Amino acid sequence: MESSAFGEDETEESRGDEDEFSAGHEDGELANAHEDPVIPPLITEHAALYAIAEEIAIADAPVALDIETYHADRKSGALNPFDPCGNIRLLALCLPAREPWLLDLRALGYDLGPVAGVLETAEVVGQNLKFDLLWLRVKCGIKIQKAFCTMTASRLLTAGSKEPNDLATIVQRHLGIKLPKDQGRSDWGGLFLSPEQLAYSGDDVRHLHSLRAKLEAELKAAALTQVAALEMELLPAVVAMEEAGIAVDQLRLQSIRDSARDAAQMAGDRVRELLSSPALNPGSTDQIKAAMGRAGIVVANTKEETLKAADDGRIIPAILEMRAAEKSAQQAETLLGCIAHDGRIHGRFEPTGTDTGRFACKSPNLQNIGRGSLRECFIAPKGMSLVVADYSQIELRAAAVIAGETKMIEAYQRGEDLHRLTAATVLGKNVADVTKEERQIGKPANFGLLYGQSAKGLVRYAASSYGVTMSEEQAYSIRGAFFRTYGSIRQWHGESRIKAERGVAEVRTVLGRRRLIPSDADGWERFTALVNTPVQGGCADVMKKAILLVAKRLPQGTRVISTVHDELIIETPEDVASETLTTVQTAMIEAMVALFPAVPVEVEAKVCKSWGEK
DNA sequence: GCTCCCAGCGCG
DNA sequence: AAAGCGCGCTGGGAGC
Repeated sequence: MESSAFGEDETEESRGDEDEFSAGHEDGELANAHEDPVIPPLITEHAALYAIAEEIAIADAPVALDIETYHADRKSGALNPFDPCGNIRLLALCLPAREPWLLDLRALGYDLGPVAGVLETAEVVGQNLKFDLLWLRVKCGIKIQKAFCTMTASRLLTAGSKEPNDLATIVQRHLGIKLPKDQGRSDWGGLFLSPEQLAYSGDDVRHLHSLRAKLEAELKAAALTQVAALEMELLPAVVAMEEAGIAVDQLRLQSIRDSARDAAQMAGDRVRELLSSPALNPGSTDQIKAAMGRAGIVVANTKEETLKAADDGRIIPAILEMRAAEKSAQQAETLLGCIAHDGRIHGRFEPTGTDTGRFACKSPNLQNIGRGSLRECFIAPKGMSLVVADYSQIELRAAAVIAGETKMIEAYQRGEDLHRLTAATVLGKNVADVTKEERQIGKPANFGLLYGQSAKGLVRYAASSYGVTMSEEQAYSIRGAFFRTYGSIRQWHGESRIKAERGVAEVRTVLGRRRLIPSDADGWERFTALVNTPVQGGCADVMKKAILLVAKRLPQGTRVISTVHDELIIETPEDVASETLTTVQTAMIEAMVALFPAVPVEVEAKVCKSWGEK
């Protein structure tokens, strides 16, 4: 099942990926032809800001907002506010039932005087607001506290479907209005802005209030009010997290990259030698497969799992060694390229970037950093410490509640280790007699079987993720024992299968977050969505709630700087680190208790100098 | 030269 | 017929 990894939402790089949308229209044509194109005047004088600020303050109404950015060097590619060459050209503001104001920030500068103040107390409405809020925060120091993001609302309504959520699409979908030609990618750095650009910028904010009203009505009708409130409240906290970024040890990162490159080079040379193909590119799966075939090793593909099964003790270890080193070097290189001028990496977190409600993260993805030495490169700056806190087995606990599996819940209440318990039951032993190695069997059983994994799948998963080898027969017997022991899990799966066969069209988390299941999904896809989403998404609800609680309680100078699904990373002054740890731990526990009160929760937290510290 | 897709793999 | 889920990024390779 393909994910929604296409650029269908409005982002700063691509506001209108759906080019075919406007393809049928002449340039500059307005499809809502009963209105003439309105070209708002450009505000370039500081003196004008007082009247604007006053009007906003008196109106005591939400302010629609949109910015246009440009690169001072006319470079192409993604723009970010941490780049000194990145600039805001235009700030468009609009009160309900009023004409927009277009503020030329190139003329005005970034000190918006009285306007800054009113924006910080007003409620702000916008499309992909996280983007605008981040720029305004970094460039103008404006910290907007109350936000309604139309893209977020739309994503909550369409989660799980393939519906795009860019502004043009949702304005059409909810208001029946066709926006004129997209100017988002035009040059906003020119001396003069074209009438088309000004009209476009005005149009972008003009419809936001009515769009918001429609979206709110739809959220309410779909019983998504609660989750929408959470997501909107979360936005300023995520913006703060992105602005903070995370400090990195650049030299260490470079040395990891260099040694990994050398290792990859050497292993690659060895592969070429062993396969006696001097011209072979060991990075090419096609070439590797062909060369191995010539050497008498025939494989269907070259993924690690397949290669391990065909291990010849010579060539294959070299290939795997090369791949691992390559990955490490490549990840280090990517990270190095993402270090901003402040020496920190500002990843972009997308709270509604997934079908389940989990965060997505990109530029770079900070949620798939190798657990080894790479994490040691993420550090606390001088005088600061990191607090790293993670929920212990949160998905398993949530699943136990969702399935009503009292055996699991009671084990947690007794303070038992569930991987050990599962290992004991599937192996038919006493919990006390389970060895460390045997406990390793419990993990893939718990994490895989919980979501409908087959015996064959378990064999593969146990081998690839936990280095545990088992026969298919063993896997069958483990699977049988698992479902005999955890009868409520079995029942939950059974009910989910029935729902799936009936063609159920949606699934919800504890907070009411909705994932639509496309009508063309087959029974299996429905089933896995049905068992996976409430667990994964419910835990995402918990983490988001926790971030809000933490953000509210942290003292000055302490910031949430990253999150990886069940983990929070906080940067805090050394001298208050232990208090911060307690605050974070308490907030995380509260969040879980609020949504899953039926099961005990455990948060492991430590104060350290690097993310990778043991 | 660019864009697209795939295979593969990192994380939870 | 067979299937754990959820992501983002890279290099290779194909096609324009």
